[in-house]
Parts: sequence; C-alpha cells; structure tokens
Amino acid sequence: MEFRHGVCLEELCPVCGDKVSGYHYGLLTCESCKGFFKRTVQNNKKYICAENRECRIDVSQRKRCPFCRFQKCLHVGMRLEAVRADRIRGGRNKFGPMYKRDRALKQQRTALIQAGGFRIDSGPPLGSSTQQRDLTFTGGLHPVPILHCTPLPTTLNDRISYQPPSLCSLLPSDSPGVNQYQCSSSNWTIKSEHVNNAAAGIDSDELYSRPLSPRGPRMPHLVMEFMRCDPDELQLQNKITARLLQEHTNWEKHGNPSTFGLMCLMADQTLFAIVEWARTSIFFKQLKVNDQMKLLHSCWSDLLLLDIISRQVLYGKEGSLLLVTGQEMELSDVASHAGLTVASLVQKGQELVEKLHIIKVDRQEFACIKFIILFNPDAKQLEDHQFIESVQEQAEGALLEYTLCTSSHLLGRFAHLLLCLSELRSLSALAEDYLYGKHLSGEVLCNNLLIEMLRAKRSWA
DNA sequence: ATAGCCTTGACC
DNA sequence: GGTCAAGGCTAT
Repeated sequence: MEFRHGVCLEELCPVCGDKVSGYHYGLLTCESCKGFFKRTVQNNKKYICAENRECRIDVSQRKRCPFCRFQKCLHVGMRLEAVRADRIRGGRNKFGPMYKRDRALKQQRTALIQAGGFRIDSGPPLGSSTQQRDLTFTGGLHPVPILHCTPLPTTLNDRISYQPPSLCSLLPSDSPGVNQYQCSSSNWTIKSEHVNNAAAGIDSDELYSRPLSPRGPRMPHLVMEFMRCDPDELQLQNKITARLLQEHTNWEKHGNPSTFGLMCLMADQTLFAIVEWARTSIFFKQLKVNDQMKLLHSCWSDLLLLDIISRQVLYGKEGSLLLVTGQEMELSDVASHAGLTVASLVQKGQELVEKLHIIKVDRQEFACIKFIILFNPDAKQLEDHQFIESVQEQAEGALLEYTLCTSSHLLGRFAHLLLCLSELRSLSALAEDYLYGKHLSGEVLCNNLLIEMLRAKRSWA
C-alpha cells in the first residue's frame, strides 16, 4: 500500500483530489494523473479547451478537459523532465533525493503535530502572556490543499541548521549556488529537457506566459528574476515547522510557550527565512554587508507583515488566519481572546487582506512589492544609496509593466497596489511598536532575531 | 483515452 | 534483497 512509505493518509492528489499512490514526476499524485501526465508528454499530445481554460479538475470531472488537466499538472509542479525521452524502465532519477527529503520533512511535520503541544483551533488568547500552556498541537491541523500543490523543497534551502540569532552572522556568507532542482514554482518558468514536450498540450510559448491569459504578453524579465528568488511556500512551511520541532525539545525543559511566545517563535523563524531570501536575491547580493544590514533593519517588519498578508491572500480562507506552518486559527477566536491592541491590528490586517484579495494580487506582484520594500532608499546611512534607489525604481517599473500587461485598468492597478503598500507600512509600524513595548516589558523571548531587529532600529533612530 | 495493475532496475 | 518511481499492458 502507498502508506507503507509513511505517506500521510490524508494526502490527496494536488491535481484531482484522488488518493495519492506515490511520488510521480516530481510530487505526490494519484495513479491516474500519473498516467495522464505520462501519456500527454510521451505522445506529445495537444489538447484544446472547449471552455475558457479554467475548468475545474476533480475526480469526477478530470476526464472532461485534458487541456485544463494538463495545465493543472504543470501548475502544481509536475515535471516534464521526469518523463523519460528514452522510455527506459526502472531505476531512479535525479528526483530521488528530493522525494526522500520531502518524505523526511513530512514525517517531521507529523511528529511536530503529534508531539503534544499545540492546539490552535480552539481559541487561546493571542497576545496574552498571562496564559500558560495555552497552545497545544493536535492532530487537528488542517492541511491546506494549495500548499500541497506547490513544488517540493529544494536541497539548497533545506539546510536546516540553527544559526546564531545575529543578522550579521547570517549575511556575510555567500552561497549563490542554485540547486539543480531549483525551479520557480511560478508557471512562467517551467522548463523541460524532454525532446517532445514543446507542444504537449500547450505551446512552448505558452509555457512562459500567464496560464489564465494565454494570449497575454510575456512577463517582464525582472518579474521573472524576482520570482526566481521567491521561496516556495511548501518549502518554507516545512523548514519552519522543522525548526519549531527542534524548539519543541526545549519546551519540554522549560515548559510550553504561551500563544504569544509561539507567535514570536514563528515570527522569528520567518525572519530567518526573510533574511535568507534577501541574502540570496538578485541585486541584494551585490550590496556590502553594511548596507544589507541597514536595509533589513529598516524594513524587516514590513516584509514580515507582507509575508503574513500575502499568505492569507494567496492561500488563506476567509475568517481564518493561515500560519506559516500551514495551520489555521479562527480569526473570531483571535479577536475574542486578544487584547485591544492586537484585536485592532488583526482587524486592520484583515481589511488589507480583503482589499488585496478583491483585486486578486498574485505571486508575481507580491514578489515585486517585496523588492520595493527591501530596497528602501530612505533607510539611514546607506553607502550605496544610488544603487538602492535605482533597484527600487526598477522594481516599481517591473511591477508597473506587469500590471499593465495583466490589467486592463491601465495605471489604476499599479496605483492601487502602491496605496496598499503604504497602508501595509503604517500597519507594520504599529505592530512593531506593539512588539517593542512587549519586548521592553520582557514579554518577548530573549536571544532571537526578532529582538535584534526590534532593538536595531531604535538604536540609531 | 483512461486508470488500475504489472514489470523493471538504480539505489539503499 | 527490498524499495519505489519509472514505463508498459490491458480491460473498460
């Protein structure tokens, strides 16, 4: 049976929702989608959608539109290059280690859930430090389907190691290596080595264009670069969950953290991920460490908030807060248990999420916004101010170009996004002040990156 | 054409 | 020798 390998019982095929039978062509899928993908690529099939290329694919409907089914296969991350051009049977391919790693991470996650601790669904007070042991992990963690649809982790970003919580120690080492499996989860950058894939269901040209607007123009080059730097959501989820699992061993010694403490730990780990993203990102790599530190010190809370907000917009459900670990909290519980400040912050955040959700901001746009935030020329005492300003302008230009390509409302969408960005900045300033207050009253756990960031800005502000 | 089951073979 | 993701076969 498929479960003998530790594959989760609840694991569903990201294409059609059927029962998963194992790893196929890059990720866990069902037997039928495996076969469908193989037939399509091997036989160089071309399909046409009779509707408008957005057919729903599920177990009962998957046979109705092969075009949309194949699109979805690609969209969720099935790899063309895993279909063998030579048709030689048996053996292993280069994805083997990736499958193994993914399995290990999934197991870690399961262990974390079962480890005792966390209960997120029943509303413990958020931000209340008076409550002890108010979060417990239970098996009740809801897998978020979309997160299981994203491509598997790369080995590059899976170096799960605890590093000293100092930004300085995180920055100087350069590791520009791009993993061989690294492939942006963006639909724009699917590449394949298979000889016959050029027109398998969609034209090769369409492989590089927006699937929902196939006749649309190509994505601006810089947006593509930004997407290449953008970490994969599932990978992030696995990494942070794994790190929290390591933290869990400390909890046994010192008692479980409060909900607020747990949120700080998550924020802290997310900050590590943000630093890692910046450190390996285009343009940022070229900066001197001093400037890198100054930029991160100046915008960390904006990036952290954007990370949370974008997760809600892209993958979240209405009425709940999707955590970086993939777990969900009921917003009503949060609101009813939190103090006034937190409740107001959550409320404002929710409003911003709603705004961005309505205009359907996508990953590409979020990727641009992240760079606009990171390359903040207003950060103090920058050495290479001119370069940083020019990168921000380029990022804004890329976002503008992208929105013009994808939206018929001309400048409206771009302006709207910038407006939302300024709202995000003022909200993150409020959140940062709140956290700083908590820190001063000794309620934020010590010795972490979050605290370094909180202190840094004040030390030279 | 689909999808469940079978065979193969590199890697552990 | 076992595992398990490739490709193959075949009833539907």
